[in-house]
Amino acid sequence: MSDLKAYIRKRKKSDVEFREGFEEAYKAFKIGVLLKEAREASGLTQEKMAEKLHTRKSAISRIENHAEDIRLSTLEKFASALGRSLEISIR
Amino acid sequence: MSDLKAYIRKRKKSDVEFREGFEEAYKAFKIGVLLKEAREASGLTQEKMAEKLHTRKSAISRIENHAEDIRLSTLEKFASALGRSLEISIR
DNA sequence: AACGATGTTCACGTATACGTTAACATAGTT
DNA sequence: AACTATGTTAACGTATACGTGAACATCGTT
Repeated sequence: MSDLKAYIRKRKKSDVEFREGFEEAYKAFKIGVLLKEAREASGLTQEKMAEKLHTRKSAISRIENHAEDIRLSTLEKFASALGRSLEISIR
Repeated sequence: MSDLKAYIRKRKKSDVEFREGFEEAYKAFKIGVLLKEAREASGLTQEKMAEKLHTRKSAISRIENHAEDIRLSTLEKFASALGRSLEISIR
């Protein structure tokens, strides 16, 4: 019986971890898509974008695919390179 | 608003550096103030905020005063600790 | 099939954000 | 004045984002 409780506890814990991990990954996904859409809306390839930011296309790919862990300054540069501006608020 | 005056007074140590770095510094200032106001709106001191984020008050101070170069994940944690959410858009 | 354009992933070195401690500043209180 | 609460700054070690080059995967085109 205590085995069952332990199992349930463990199961719930893993569910929480899964959900938290999922939400974090989803946020990264959202921001990455935001950046990708902004770039494509300007008709730029990752390579052209890389030139504007004085870096390489691999870096652009990484930014768009791991956007949760980029710096705000990087996000700012990305937007500026597209002639656009960031809007950040806390709701 | 006296915060802004103190900030500018501080930045005026060198007018040249002040002008050159103003835009970037001002963005950091804006985000820092955003975070600080969000924290104070929840009635938290930097020390209480530090407890929620499992870190120290000095880290909170640094976040609020050098906010341009923090990671998105850090910004996310800050908002989550206040039970709030980030809104990021590119305009 | 071969090719070019575009995007992804990996590995490695460098730059820098973050965690922590300590010292210091500045209010307000006793 | 001494004390308390709050916030700032500097220094140091660690974690990780970033710059870079190379290899690879998918496309559509010839």
